[in-house]
Amino acid sequence: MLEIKLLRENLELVKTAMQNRGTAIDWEAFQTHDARRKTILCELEELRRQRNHVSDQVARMKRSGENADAIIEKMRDVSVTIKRLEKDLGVSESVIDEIIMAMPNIPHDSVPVGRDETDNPVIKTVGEPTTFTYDPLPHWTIGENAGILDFARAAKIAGARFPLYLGVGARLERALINFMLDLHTREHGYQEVLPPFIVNRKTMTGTGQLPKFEEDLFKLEGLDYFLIPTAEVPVTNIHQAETLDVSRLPITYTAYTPCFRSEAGSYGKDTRGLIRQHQFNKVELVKFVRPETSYGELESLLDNAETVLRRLELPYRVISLCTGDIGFSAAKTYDIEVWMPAQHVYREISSCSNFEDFQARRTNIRFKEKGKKGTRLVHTLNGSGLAVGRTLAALLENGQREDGTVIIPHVLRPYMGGMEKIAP
RNA sequence: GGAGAGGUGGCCGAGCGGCUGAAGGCCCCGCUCUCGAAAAGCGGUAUCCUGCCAAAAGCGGGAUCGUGGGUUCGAAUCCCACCCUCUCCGCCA
Repeated sequence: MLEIKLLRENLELVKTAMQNRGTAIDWEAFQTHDARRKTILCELEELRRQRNHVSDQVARMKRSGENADAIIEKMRDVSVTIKRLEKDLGVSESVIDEIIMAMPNIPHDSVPVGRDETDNPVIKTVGEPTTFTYDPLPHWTIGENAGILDFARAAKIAGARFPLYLGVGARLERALINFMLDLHTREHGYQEVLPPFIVNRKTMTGTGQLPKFEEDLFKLEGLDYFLIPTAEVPVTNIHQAETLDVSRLPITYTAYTPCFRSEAGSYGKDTRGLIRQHQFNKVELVKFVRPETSYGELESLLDNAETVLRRLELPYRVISLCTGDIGFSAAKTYDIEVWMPAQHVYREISSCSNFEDFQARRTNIRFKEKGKKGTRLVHTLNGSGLAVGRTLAALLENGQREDGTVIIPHVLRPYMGGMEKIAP
């Protein structure tokens, strides 16, 4: 969430940012209730001051054995008024709160202004799109031919948009997870964590999935629990309501989790294959950093994610999301897109974002510097490192050969018991 | 699921209706002592909002003792609900 001071002191800046994002806000309601809040609060604090003062007096009189009935009687009215004002204040505050909680982050100055994904500039392209002497097969055909993916049986078990990996396929998925975790922990210095896959409402609100995007989530019937759509949610909330010592920063975590998404509103999109599933695996990177360093940390986070693709020898490109396409909580986002030969397109395989203090304010994560007064909010970042199902899909499509075999990248072979290729 | 105990500041821990934002201790930070360090002594040390102020400092006001309600002139303290932790019993991967 945004700092309310920013809205009061720099409303035009925020309005422009919301416009660039294409988000409509009820500014009138905000201003009405903010003004009302202030009026009530002034009055309320004055009455509370009186009450505190008189209470003190009563205490002193009682101690010295005097009769305080007269002033106690007088305070009765004040007390009633205080209760009434507190109620009124609560109403205005919850209206303000509702508006602010539904308000997205302000994009960083370096974020290109644009309407939708067609306006996202390409930052760089790494590697050349894989070329074939024949029409490359889609990964679902390769996977089904090789007997390592079975979407029909997955549909019997759960329904559409669920994966079933078999044999070498299951092992390859696990190999990818292990390879990514090993890379990030051993070479990039992240600490591995394995968090809960179900979280409560407060946690889901902290990272920004709630209150606005409840329909995108799987909710447990009758309980206030949700399946996580990404490890970002539980991992960022590890330090919920904590004040960290500055010497601990940056804190960097990597986590493997399954991710669950309802994919509401994506009917008919990417219906085949591993691209858009209700359940998929992901290795996530999360950072808690000092504000001064967060944009540098975003670049290194991006590089950490890119390293996975480079080691796997997959061609990819990096784009910068424009103001109209950037996520709710993010101030800046890079997407990494991997080359998918069968569809002849680059597909998102990682999303790396700096949230600045947006999530830190919601989750109340601060840090304290020695010798300095007060605390400051940390900046949080996260990125996929990478989406595992999509990575496997990319490996199948890019590594396929005309005879139906798929070459396993060198870095994965130790994780596959030395296996060099998948044969149908 | 049944029975009990408990949630207080960075940490430990006292308080159980009024002079308590909270004793005492630890940690940490200054200073004294020392060639330096340790020890000892002295002092300081929560957060958020807000008013005065250009700002900082400073001074003033409000809030915060798991969360939310209630009782009361007044609540860390009493009552209710919820959340969490711990112990014992049962069940269970």
